[in-house]
Amino acid sequence: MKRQLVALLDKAIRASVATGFLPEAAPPFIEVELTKEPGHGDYASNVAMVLASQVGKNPREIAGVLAEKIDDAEGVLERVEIAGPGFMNFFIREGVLIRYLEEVIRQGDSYGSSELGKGGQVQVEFVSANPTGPLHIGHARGAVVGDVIANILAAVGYRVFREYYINDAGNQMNNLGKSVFLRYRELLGETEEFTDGCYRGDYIRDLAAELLKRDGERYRHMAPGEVIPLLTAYAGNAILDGIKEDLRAFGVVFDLYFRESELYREDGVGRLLQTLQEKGFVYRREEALWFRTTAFGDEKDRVVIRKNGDPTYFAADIAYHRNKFLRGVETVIDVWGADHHGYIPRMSAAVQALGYDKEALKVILVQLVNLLREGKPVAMSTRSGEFVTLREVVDEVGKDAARYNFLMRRSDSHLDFDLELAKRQSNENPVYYVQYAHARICSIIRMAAERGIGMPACGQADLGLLKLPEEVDLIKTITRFPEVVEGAARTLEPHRLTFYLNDLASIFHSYYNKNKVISDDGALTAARLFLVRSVLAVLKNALKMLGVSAPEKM
RNA sequence: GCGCCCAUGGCUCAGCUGGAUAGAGCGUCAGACUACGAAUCUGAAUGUCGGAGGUUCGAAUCCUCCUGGGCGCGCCA
Repeated sequence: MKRQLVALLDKAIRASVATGFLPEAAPPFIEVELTKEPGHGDYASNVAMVLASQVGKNPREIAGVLAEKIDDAEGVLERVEIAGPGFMNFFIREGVLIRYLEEVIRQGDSYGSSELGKGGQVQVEFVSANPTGPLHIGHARGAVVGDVIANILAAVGYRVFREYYINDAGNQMNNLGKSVFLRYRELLGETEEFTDGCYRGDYIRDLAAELLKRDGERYRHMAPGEVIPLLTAYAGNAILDGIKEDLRAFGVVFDLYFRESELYREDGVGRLLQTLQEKGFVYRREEALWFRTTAFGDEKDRVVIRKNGDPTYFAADIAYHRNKFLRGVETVIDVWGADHHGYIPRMSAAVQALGYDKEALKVILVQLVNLLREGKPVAMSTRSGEFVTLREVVDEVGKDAARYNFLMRRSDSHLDFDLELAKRQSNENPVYYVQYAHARICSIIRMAAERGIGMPACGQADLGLLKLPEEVDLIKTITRFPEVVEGAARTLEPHRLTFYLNDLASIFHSYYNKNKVISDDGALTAARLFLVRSVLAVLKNALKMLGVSAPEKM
């Protein structure tokens, strides 16, 4: 509906340009929105005012001319009013909105989707936690945000790849192997000193015990330089398997787990450095190799090859990003913890140095999660091993509640996650509010079927009977869905979907409490069943994008 | 010290590239099931949008400064 109005306005503006009323160079962003006040019609636009400031004419005059020029061939509009400083208020002709419901039902599972992305390739990299320990609650938020962004982009017509980057080649991995080794020796009766970089979680002990059971004492007297790489690989793989499993239980599945070590094996890092060298972006200083990121706005240059000859994490990461683009990805979306924000300028510099558009890399920062239980903070630290794992959260509060809770705020704002609240099946937990609406509608449809009332097909119900303000409100909200998805895709803001869902559920619940869907009036029952079924379709499609189930009974 | 993010009712947050009287949820108070599921609904109260300037017909939204919080500033990842 909104799109139709935008199209009408666009045509009207072009017609005005043709008559010379408006100058050529006026390509405004046409905004049309639902009104809050019935007196302002159904939809309103501020284009006239935007144009006014551009061309220096009276906004009301412009609005008048545009209204005049609107060519409403399909007869959508009842009338257009000019109001206030120059708003154009659109009054939709009765019955027009209602027909939209048939479109919703016709589209079914694909209602809300579009082809805006035109099949463009997008890669979303998220989680990417080092396999040095199980995923914890902090990773969970990033996992959901990345996953749902991917879903949303897919819904608007992009080809989306989900990827997890594994830093399996650095210092931290070495510490992991060392930690397992120390625990292993401990099990054999040795007393060991744990240094700062070591991991002390129980899972390290478990891995050591398993190792001992499997391989016996064979590592006991091997030199650390020999044994640690072996144990690093062993522990890294075991932990990664666990991570994959936990993610699956959380509803997150990746297309590819990309190993940093892969880059070295294929000499991706070497070729990258050569490329940068050829472009003149690297130089040597104090025995290290530096990348001139300041050429693209970073505050200082960054080392890519250390004094000791080892490439830095950054060097590998650039090679990885280059690899993404070489594979044909047009837009790369990285989901990072907000504490990595300082890393953005250098990564952006890297992408630009490689010759890609600055806009080709988008970074989503996800703020940390404050984990609470009954309002009290739960202490967390990976090193010490005191943390609540993703798996524990999923097991305790359930996938649906966990995911939904993580999507209720903008990614870049802090989020309190209260375990008790999240698992409480009450009105304090919004996920059930939405799911309940879905289950309720299913229940109505079941009830109708029991009474021998079938679901009307398109054209079988007299939708003109849907005249109540609440019904119109419900229909308007349904028509908003594709716009919400589109907006969420444009801004990469999944939380818009949860807010929308709450809105829709709320309007539905209210309607339900006031009006009977199934009544003695057969025609009205059919019309309302049709309406309610449309709501159901939207709830279902939206929940699917969030990776939250849509139960038929609760 | 420099840089990035944030500041909206008692609490937690929305506010859709500047729009009409700033909205939800929770909490509080008062109500609604012999009617399709009360995990629901109805009603009430609560705001100098951190502060001060500026741009604009119009600012929670954009600019500057200030205050108060979070994070970052490694040849760590």
